Amino acid sequence: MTKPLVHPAIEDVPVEAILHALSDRHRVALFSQIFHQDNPSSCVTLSCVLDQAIPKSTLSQHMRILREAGLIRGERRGVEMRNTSRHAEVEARYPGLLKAIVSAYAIQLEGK
Amino acid sequence: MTKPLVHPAIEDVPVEAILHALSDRHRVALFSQIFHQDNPSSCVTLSCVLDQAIPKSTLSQHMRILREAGLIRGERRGVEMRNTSRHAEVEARYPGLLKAIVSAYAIQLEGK
DNA sequence: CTTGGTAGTTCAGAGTTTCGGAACTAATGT
DNA sequence: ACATTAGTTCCGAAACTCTGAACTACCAAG
Repeated sequence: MTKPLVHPAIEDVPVEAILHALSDRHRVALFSQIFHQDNPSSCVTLSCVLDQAIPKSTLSQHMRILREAGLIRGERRGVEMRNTSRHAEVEARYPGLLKAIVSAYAIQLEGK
Repeated sequence: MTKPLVHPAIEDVPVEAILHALSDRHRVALFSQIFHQDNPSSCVTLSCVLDQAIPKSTLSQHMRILREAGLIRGERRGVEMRNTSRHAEVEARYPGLLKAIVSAYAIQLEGK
């Protein structure tokens, strides 16, 4: 039996939790990728965008933190996980927040 | 001898550090207050805006984290510290970021 | 059905970070 | 000189994070 993934309502997520989820260099990179991507990304695919390889148990924890902060939705599709951004929902509650963060991250990358 | 406070150039502050600094309920409350205030606020004054009293050693650490993330500037004036927001500098590097976060925090407060 | 591989999760211990009381410093007032 | 106020530093306890090893879930081939 597939155990259910936790996906809080955005109303139940405090801003601090969103900022905390994105306050890690790996997680902000992973989320930016999902944010810009139109079709869902699997975890393995995602880990390729990171500048350094990380263990899969660590990746799994990072994905859980992003999920529990209401930032992404994860659905099991066969053997892999399809991750999509919950951008629209977060935007409805906290307008401009994710865009500002993702843009800031992009600006930071430019200067490297 | 007054020991010097650390104030990094915004260029040297990664977005993650800013998000980390604001990912704590006390720090985001403190920063929002400084952000909205025109004249500098002392630490004691600031701690009054928190919903619960916190020890002053903890407050001191929180202020240091905000300073080292480039979010505020602290100047000793006699016995107390004058804290001001470095909003303009951060805005120049990461447009819209602080406003989006502070607004999101305000929205969250509304719903309480 | 069984074996094998792939994608991701859970567990538990080591390592790191944060919290907060007590002792400290620095400036000012009496 | 002594007391007071505002903030910092130190350091041990508590809370969090990382990651290897073992595990689950699904799918495909034999």
